[in-house]
Amino acid sequence: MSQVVLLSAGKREQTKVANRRAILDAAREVFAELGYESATVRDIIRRTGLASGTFYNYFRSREEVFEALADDGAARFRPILRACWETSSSFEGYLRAAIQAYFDFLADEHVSWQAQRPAGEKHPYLRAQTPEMEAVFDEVRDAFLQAMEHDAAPRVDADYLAGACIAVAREVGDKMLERRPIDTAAATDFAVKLILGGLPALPRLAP
Amino acid sequence: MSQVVLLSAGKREQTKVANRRAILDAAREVFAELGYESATVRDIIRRTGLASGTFYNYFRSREEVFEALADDGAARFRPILRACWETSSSFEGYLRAAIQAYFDFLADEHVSWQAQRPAGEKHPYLRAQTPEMEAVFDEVRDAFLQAMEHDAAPRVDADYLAGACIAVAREVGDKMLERRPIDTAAATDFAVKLILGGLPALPRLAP
Amino acid sequence: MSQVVLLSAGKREQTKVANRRAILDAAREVFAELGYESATVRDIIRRTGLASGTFYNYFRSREEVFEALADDGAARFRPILRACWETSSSFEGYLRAAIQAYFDFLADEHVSWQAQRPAGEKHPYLRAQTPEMEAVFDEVRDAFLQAMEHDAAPRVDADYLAGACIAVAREVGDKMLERRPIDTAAATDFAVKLILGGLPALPRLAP
Amino acid sequence: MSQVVLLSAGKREQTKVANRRAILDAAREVFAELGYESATVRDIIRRTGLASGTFYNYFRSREEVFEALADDGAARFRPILRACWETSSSFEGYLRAAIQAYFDFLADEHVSWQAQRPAGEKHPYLRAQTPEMEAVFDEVRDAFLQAMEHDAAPRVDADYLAGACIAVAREVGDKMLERRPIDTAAATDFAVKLILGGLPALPRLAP
DNA sequence: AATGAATGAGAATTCATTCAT
DNA sequence: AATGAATGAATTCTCATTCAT
Repeated sequence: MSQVVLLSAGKREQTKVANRRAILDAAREVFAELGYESATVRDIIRRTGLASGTFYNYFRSREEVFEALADDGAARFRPILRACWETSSSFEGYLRAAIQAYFDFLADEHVSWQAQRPAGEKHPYLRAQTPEMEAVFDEVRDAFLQAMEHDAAPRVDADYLAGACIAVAREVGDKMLERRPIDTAAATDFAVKLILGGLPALPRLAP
Repeated sequence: MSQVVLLSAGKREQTKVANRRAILDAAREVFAELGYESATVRDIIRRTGLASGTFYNYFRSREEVFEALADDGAARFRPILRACWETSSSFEGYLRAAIQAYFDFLADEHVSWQAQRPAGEKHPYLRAQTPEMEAVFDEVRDAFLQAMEHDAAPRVDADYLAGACIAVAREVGDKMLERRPIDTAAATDFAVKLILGGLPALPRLAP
Repeated sequence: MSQVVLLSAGKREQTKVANRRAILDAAREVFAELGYESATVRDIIRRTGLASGTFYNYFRSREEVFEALADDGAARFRPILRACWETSSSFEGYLRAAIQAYFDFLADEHVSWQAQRPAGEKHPYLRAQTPEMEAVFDEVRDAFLQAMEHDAAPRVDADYLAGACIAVAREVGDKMLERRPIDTAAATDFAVKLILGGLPALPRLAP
Repeated sequence: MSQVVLLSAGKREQTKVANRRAILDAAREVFAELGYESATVRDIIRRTGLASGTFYNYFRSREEVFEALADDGAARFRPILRACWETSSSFEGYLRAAIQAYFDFLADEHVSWQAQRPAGEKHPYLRAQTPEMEAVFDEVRDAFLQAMEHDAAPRVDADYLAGACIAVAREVGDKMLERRPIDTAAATDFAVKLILGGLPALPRLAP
């Protein structure tokens, strides 16, 4: 008897982790396919094969699963970004490493998201902006702003610059993903050269 | 006097135009506040003060207002953009004029958004993607690609560059709108210098 | 001036009658095509080419037009039925004449209602029962019951018999209309022989 | 005891069956009272006391309940009809048994209708066309046509005769239900005698 | 009278969430 | 924990009718 109990406890533990993972994975897919607002809890759990009620054993609400998705992405990207910082001797080096890391991350994550947005477009074109991507953006921005604070980068309008870098990375990254083969090196080169080239020309802030 | 009578439409006609306008305006605001996906027809019509059924006298669906809004925005911005083109003698001049015009346009249209944002940001991950932006982005990109074809700009990866410029304009524009006072000149200066500064550094395409 | 007024008064009078007629005709068609409950006022006035508001200059409500339709049919059928009565010397003769008249009426009225109920059946099969037909049925029943009261017909359960005759006439009439060529004589022969043949066998009521 | 446990479904399963039954019953009543076309899903679900959404756990639409109702009625009447066929040695016997069975069935199913009819008859022209009637009519017609094929009945216009019998049964059945007490024997006697009496008089088809 | 846009009650349907099993 | 039916608020959309022009 006790053996059975012990075994099922172990199994349960496994199931719990696996179910959580399954829900997050399904959510990522569904969100990418249908967009954030259109994706329903039913869409997600249907894909997992679990019962609808089970969803609420793992997440308190529809919002929470998306936040968890973001946390998940950010948590995985943060150490990568930190390594970039620690191995770089200059802002330029850091920027290049960070953007390269971001593009690699994108390529890894999204390579499985093919065939998104099928023909019968019910929604007008909206670039899919996943919670994970947003979280990663936030990481990049924070690192970026910190660099400015530490005088590792020229004193320009930090907010505008961070926004612009993120925007360039996002757009070039998106376009990169649409090409075959996916060439993260070329995309990195483009983005980095644009930003680093423009950086010296930017209006300086008063010290 | 009689000329006025002849030119002016009847009261009914006036109301129709005004109602259409009111719905479009309300839709713009609602899309900006809630994002396209969570905005409902109810949200839009409630803001106009019209009856719910009236919406359907003008548009068949939420999608249709969205498209009308895009058309509307594009229709109003296109002549501005064309004027930029015609009065500019260089690519730099055009780029500056176009970005300035875009930021002015944004400022005019969206100056009232900020106050309307609901406090408890319930839709954390979807940046409002307004129809005007889409339409205007398309205009900018097309003009931009044309410039490249006519050797008015260096031969670089046109797709990446167009995407990057658009992204920079969007992000800097968004941030500009969040500041008080709204300073379109400074935003223009920043965006233009970043892009023009980076342009020469970009990897050239083989001729 | 006065001439104009007189002329337009005349025209208006004409229009009034013609519009009323047009609405009734459209209602008959629409009702036959879509069924009583599904037919909307919009469907009717759309077919007339008149404005929706105009409908209410002629009928106070959706119900009223159907009642008018019934009155219209009944009013046209009543004199026919009376003539049958006056020219018949026996109940059998009357029955035959009445049923023949009813089938002729049906054939005349419905010959223009072809191609009803197109393929995309949204509604389950329900035999179309127009107000006009119902009114005519009522006329037949009344005449029938009166005959019984006047001892022109055997004393059987009058209500059952009237119902049965009407039902037979309706069903056989419906089927008759589905055949080509429409043979009212054969249908009459069938219905009359069935009823008259069965009549003597029916249980008599106590006197 | 354990057998009962094994045979009986879980409580959930029981509720499901009961709810389905409740919706079907409510639909039958509502269709009878308002007619198929004016009956709304709301009307049906309101009568069950269930939540509006629950309807859609069982049926996709009003049409689907209608069909389920027809299936339900037919499923319950078919064995009765078959028994009539198997125990009858003649066409007359079968006809009488079938009509009696139909009237009994009607009486059982619809005995409670009368009281529920709303006072202000708002839908004057559409006789309630219940799904059971449709299904049962189909059964009767098929059996009837078969009898003709096997020379158990005179060779007359089968389509007209089937229609007429069905119509007589429907009308007499309806009237029977309106009387108190409900006398299925008298109604059967009337209908059967009318049909059997009329049958020999009908025009024969060429062999 | 004719017009046709506005109205708003009400219908169908969806879906996040709860809860008994 | 897992299940999945029940719930009911929220949404889209229709349509009879009104009324200013």
